[in-house]
Amino acid sequence: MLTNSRLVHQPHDHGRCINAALSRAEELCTASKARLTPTRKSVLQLLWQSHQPLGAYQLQDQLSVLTGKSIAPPTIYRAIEFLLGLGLIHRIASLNAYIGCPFPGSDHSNLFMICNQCCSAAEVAHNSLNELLQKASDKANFTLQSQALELFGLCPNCSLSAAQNRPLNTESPENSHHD
Amino acid sequence: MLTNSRLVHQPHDHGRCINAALSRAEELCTASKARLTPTRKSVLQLLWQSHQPLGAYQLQDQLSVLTGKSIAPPTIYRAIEFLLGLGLIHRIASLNAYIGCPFPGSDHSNLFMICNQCCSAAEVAHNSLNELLQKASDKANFTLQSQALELFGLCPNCSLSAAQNRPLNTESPENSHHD
DNA sequence: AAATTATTGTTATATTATAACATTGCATTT
DNA sequence: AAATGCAATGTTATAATATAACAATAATTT
Repeated sequence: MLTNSRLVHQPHDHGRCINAALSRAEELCTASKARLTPTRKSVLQLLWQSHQPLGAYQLQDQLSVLTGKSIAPPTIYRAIEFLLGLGLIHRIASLNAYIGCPFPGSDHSNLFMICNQCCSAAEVAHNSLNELLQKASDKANFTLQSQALELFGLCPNCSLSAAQNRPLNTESPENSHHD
Repeated sequence: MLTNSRLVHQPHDHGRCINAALSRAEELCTASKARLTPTRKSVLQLLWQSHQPLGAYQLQDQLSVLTGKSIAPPTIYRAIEFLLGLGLIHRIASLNAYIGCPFPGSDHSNLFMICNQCCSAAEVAHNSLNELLQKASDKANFTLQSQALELFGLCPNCSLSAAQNRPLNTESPENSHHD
């Protein structure tokens, strides 16, 4: 199971994340003879600013600030379209939001673990999951072409906080049953 | 693997589908002391009219025709909210569309196989998939709360048509390699 | 440099969803 | 049955997300 969950949820040198992502993007663009224009690069950078997905209009605001001039929605959506096309970012449908892909170019699962608390989203590439889904598709005579897998819950950090904030039933274990 | 894929993709007495869904809905509402009002019932019925998900505004149009009076979006969204709350329908995020749930009340996967051609959507309950996702979550210290799993491709019927329309490489198997 | 193509700018609008408040209808109590 | 309270619906306006269409500019090829 290839995952960037650890990276997402632990303190790390995030500048390196961004740089790595940009390098990969440059490579991929060169390879596919596509142009990583300033707008596209900025949008990608913004989507790597944190490990949280951003909506198109958040990107619009942030890009406006960044460049000092007003940016219209189509500009953002074009950059998004371009980056999606190269697999450099993903769209998280349940959130109407976008996030940088940590392993562009390589085949993966499009599996996200999205925190309901802090909105972080960690992408996980999970081979046996893919195999299972492929098998299930085959069994149903369904020709699998693409997939969007979104898990919602609490990320490691928020799980921990939640547990600490209500240390439930530590004193009276006889009341620890739920319904 | 519990699935309604076969039902969805084969000719069947669809009236029975609808009736069964409505009966289950009545039961569930009685059990949870909720009211299946005419609007709610109609929306549920419309979402069972076919095995294709419908958008909120499609529902609006169809309900307007059905009742002969104009219906405003909030009416539709309220019915949707109610039905979602009881688990009688699902929202398919990638499509901004809604569809009846064939197994409300019981724990399942929220796994859909969505046809890119005919837009049919078959829900599949897959225990070992759930287990796998639970394991992956545990491993990542992620507290799993809910999930949206959407597979895109070609349903059995459309797969078949596609294969028939371009009977690729049946004559010259030596050219049958892809890149 | 001219022509071609890709990219961005601009304006308008489509699509999906919700907020806020008024009205109606059902259910319970008296 | 009248009064009350609450659930559901009606109504108007608007927020949030996304795209269409065409003009202008920049990069690339000839």
